[in-house]
Amino acid sequence: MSVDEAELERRMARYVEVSRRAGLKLTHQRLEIFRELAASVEHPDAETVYQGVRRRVPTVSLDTVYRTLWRMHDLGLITTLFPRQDSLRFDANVGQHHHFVCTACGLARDFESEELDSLAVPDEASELGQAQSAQVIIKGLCANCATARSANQARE
Amino acid sequence: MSVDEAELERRMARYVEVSRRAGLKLTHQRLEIFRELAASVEHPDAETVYQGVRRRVPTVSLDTVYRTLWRMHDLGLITTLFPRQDSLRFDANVGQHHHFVCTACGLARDFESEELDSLAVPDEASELGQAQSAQVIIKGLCANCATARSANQARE
DNA sequence: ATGGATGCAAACCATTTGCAGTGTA
DNA sequence: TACACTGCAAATGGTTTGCATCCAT
Repeated sequence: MSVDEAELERRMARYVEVSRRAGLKLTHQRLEIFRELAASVEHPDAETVYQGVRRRVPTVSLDTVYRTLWRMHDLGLITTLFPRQDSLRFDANVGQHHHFVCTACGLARDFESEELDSLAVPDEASELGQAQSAQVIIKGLCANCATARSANQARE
Repeated sequence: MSVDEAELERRMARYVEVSRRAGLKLTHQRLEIFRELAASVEHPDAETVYQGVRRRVPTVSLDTVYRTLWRMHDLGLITTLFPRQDSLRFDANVGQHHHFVCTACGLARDFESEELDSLAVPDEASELGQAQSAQVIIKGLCANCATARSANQARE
């Protein structure tokens, strides 16, 4: 299963455009690393991307894959499957609830919402398997980080 | 910020009950590890739980914290903040979309839904910070794993 | 030509595991 | 008392980093 041709082309064009604008070099490796990820719907990890690219560029190294993926991430060209975590985090709340996650400091807080609890599973999702639970993740800036950021901008 | 007293008692009682029923020993360490997590709304990682418990049980070790947390997880007493991942996974789809994640094999697939895209952020969440994006994660068994599991059960 | 990018190897760090001693049931 | 549980220390494995070399601009 893979991304359709037109979408892949769109992603590649955007990659080239954004990289150029940021003054980054368009190396063979970067192109292939991006293409490998952009053509996949599997949400691969770095190792999987590495193995795929290696077939076409036998000398790439895993650390270049990591460095490249993070650089693309900083450019807003790709994201991570879930908000980034340095370590596994646990949750003693096993009831139905949702999360707000701060993209700056990693703060995560529960919130409850009957409206969100009762969301219907879309057909597109039920085709993929048997749904057991649904939760909403809202990414944003927590109150603290938002305050800190605007204080910083005021200073500049 | 912490969990209110009544809820904490409820969680502790459930822990004792479920542990007993599963034939697990109720050690001092386990009680304190569970209490530490159950009293928090911060979704701490193992290290943070460890540091908290250490104040009351100076001899606990970090590996006991890990082992205990996973055992509680297996009993359904706690969950992880996001679906478990052995490694970081990347996503070249930066448009608005949602995820279906298989709890058995880790398969993750995008799906789209205009209805979910247009969800309103509940007040409870907007109080926590400035929302930037919302995505729904549906956990369940993917088609493959569901088939495999029912085949297994038929055999038993 | 030249500064950013790469590959290699070593470092890092969160998490897991083997084992001998300990404490709960 | 017996067996599960714990603490220690060592192993593991994903991810990052320092450095010398290389190549896109």
